[in-house]
Amino acid sequence: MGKEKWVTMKDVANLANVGTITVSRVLRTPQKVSEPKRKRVLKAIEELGYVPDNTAGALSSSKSRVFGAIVSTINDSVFAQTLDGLSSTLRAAGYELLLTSTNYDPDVEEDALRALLARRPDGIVLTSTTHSAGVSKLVESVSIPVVEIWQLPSTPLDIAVGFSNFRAGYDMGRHLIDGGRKNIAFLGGHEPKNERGCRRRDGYIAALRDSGMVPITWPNEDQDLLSGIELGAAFFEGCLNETPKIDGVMCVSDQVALGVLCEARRRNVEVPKDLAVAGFGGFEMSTQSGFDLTTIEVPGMEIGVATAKALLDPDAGRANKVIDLGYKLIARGAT
Amino acid sequence: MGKEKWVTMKDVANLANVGTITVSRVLRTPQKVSEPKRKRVLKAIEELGYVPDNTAGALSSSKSRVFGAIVSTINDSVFAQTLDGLSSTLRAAGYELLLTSTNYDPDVEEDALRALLARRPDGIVLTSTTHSAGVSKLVESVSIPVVEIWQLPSTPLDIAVGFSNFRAGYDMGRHLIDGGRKNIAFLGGHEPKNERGCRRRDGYIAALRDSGMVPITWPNEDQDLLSGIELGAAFFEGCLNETPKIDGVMCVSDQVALGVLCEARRRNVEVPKDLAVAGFGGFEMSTQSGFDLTTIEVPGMEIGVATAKALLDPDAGRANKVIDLGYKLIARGAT
DNA sequence: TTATTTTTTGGTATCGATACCATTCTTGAT
DNA sequence: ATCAAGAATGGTATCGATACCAAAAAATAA
Repeated sequence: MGKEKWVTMKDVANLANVGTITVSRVLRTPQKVSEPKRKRVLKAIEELGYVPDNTAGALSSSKSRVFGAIVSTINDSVFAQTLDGLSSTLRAAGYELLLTSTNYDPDVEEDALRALLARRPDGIVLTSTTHSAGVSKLVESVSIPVVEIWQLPSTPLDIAVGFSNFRAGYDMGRHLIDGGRKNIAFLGGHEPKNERGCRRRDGYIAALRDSGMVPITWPNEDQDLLSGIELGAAFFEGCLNETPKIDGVMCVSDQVALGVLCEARRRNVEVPKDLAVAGFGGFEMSTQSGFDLTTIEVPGMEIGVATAKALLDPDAGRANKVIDLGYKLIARGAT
Repeated sequence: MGKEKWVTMKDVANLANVGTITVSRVLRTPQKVSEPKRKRVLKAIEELGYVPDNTAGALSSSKSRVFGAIVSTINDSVFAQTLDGLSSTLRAAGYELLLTSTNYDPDVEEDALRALLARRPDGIVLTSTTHSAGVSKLVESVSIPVVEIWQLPSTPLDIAVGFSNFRAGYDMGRHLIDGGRKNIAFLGGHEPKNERGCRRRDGYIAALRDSGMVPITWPNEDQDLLSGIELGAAFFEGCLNETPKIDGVMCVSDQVALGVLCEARRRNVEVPKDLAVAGFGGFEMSTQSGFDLTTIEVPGMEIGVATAKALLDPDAGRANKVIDLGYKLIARGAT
C-alpha cells in the first residue's frame, strides 16, 4: 500500500497547465471546454491516476451524488432484486447507493436515518411506512426526495413506489374461495416486523369476510425463531391439528409455502386435493422447485428501477406521487 | 418538505454560546468538554434538530467514516448474510457501508472502484480476487485497508477473510469417494463469472485425480440463462443421459442441488441409492426442505463480522493477513 | 503565596472541490 | 474595420467541519 497523498485537482491543473476550474469542467460539463484543453486535462488525469474527491465536491455544491436507503434486511431475496435494480440504475447515472439495514428493528430506524442524513444524500429510500415521530420530523425537515417503496401508503411522505399488499392479499383470498375452498387459513405475518405481510393478511381477512367466511390466522404470537420454511412445516402441528378441516392455506411468502408443501409431502397430504397452497413473492423457487406453487409475482426489479428514476427526477416522480406497479397472480397446480 | 437550509455547527455554537470547536468536541470526544458546556451544547443540538455534515468532516479530517464494498451481486443469499453482518457491525461502530454491485461483470469492477474511491472511504471490501491491471493499480496506490472476502488468495492485496473453496471442493469430493461412489460429476461453476465455484471444482478435480478417478464436469459451455434450480434440472438431460453410470454429483450450490433433487424425484431416481447429491452453501433451504441434502456450511455472517473488525482495526487484521474461518461438511441422507 | 502542570476553550488555517463573477478570446454581423 | 454576442478561461470566495496552536482557567505542587 503506497502512502502517498491523494492526487488533487490542482495537481492535474498544474500538469495540464490550466486552471483548476477547467479540470472541474472537464469532469462535469465537458462540452464547455475546448477540444485541445480537454484532451490535455484528460491526459493529465490518466497520467496522475487522479480520482476526484466527491466529499469536497459535495461540500461546495451541496450535491453529494449519493442516495441513501434504509431496508429492513438485506438478507431477503424479496428486496435483493429491488436493491439490484436500484443500485445499477443509479450507478449508470453516476450516483451511488448508501445502504443501511435495520434488521427489522423499528427503533433503529431513526438512528439509521440520522447517520444517512449526515452524509447529505440527494435523496432517501424507505421500506417502512409507519414511522416514529422522530423519523417523520427528520424527513419533513429535509428538502430532498423521499421515496417509500414496496407499499402504497395512503398519505405518502413524498413519493411512493410499489403495489397494494392489501389488494394482493384480497385477490389471493378470492382465488382460493373461487376454487371452492371452504376453510382457508392465512399463515405468517406479524406486527411490527412484517408490515407488508400484515397488509396482505388484512386483504385476506377482508376477502373472506366479504364472502361470509371466517378468517383463520396462524400463528397468533410472534414466532421469531422460525425461518420461513420452518414456519411452514410447523403449521401442520400448530394449526392443522387444531382445525383439521382447513382445505386451503395462503402463506405470507413463498418460503413459508414451500415449507408447507414439503411437510405435506412428508405426511402424504395431497396437494391440491386435500389442501390448496398459495405463496407470495414469485421468485425462482416457486416456479422451478417442481412444486407448482400458486403465487403472486411482484415486480421487484421494476420497483428498484422506478425508484431510481423517481430519485433522479423527483419532480416527474411527484407528478403522480404514488406509482402503482401492480402484481400478478400466477395460478398453478397447487390451488 | 421544508426548504430551510441545514442547521450548521455554527448555529449550535451560537445558541449554546460556545465556540464551534467545542460543539465538534461534544460530538467526537465528549470527555474533553466540561459537564455544563456539554449539556448546553447537547440541548442546543436537540433544540435545533442539528444533523452533523459528514462530508465537511471527511474533508477536513480525511476520515469519511464510510467503508465501500464491491460485490458481484446483492441478489444472492450467499452474500446477503455476510453483508448483513458487515453492515450491522460497522453501523454499531458509527460507520456506514457504501455498496456497489458489478452484476457479475468484471469489466465494471474498475468503474465501481473509482466511484467508490471518489467517496474517500476508510477502507474497501472486494469479493473477487482476480483483478484487472487497472484495479490492482488503483488499490495499490491507496493507503486504506483492503479486505478480500469469501476466498483465500495466495497473495492477498492486503487482508483476506474467508475459507478455502479449493479444500471445500476437495473434502466433498473425498466424502463422495469414501461413500463408495464410482462415477462422480461436478455440476456448475464457470469462469469468469463464478470464481469461487471454480475453485471448488478444482478441489473436486484434485480429489478425484488423487484417487485415480476421472473427473466429469458439466456444463462445459456457459449456461448463462439457467438459474441455479433450472441448471440442476437440466443436468439430467445434459449429463446423466450421456453418462448414465454417474452415481454421485457434487453441485456448485445448494440451489443447483435442489434442482437435481427435484428432478430426481420427478423421474423416480432414488437418492441416495441411485444417485448421491451434495450441495454447497448450507443455507436454510438445504436443511429444511425435507430433502436432507449433504452440503458445506459456510460461516457467512462470521465473515461479515470478521471483515468489519479487520476494517475497523486494520493493524490487528494485518497481523495475520489471511483469516481462515473454515467451513463445515454436513453429511446428510442425500449421500 | 507562587510556580507549575493539567484541563478547558477558542481563533484561524485548512481540506478539495464548485459557484460566482470578471476577463479574454472568438465569431459573425453590420 | 468596428462592435456585439457568445464561448472559453481563470481568480477568489465559499461550503462546514476538524487540526493545530495558543491562551485562559483550574488544579496541584512547592
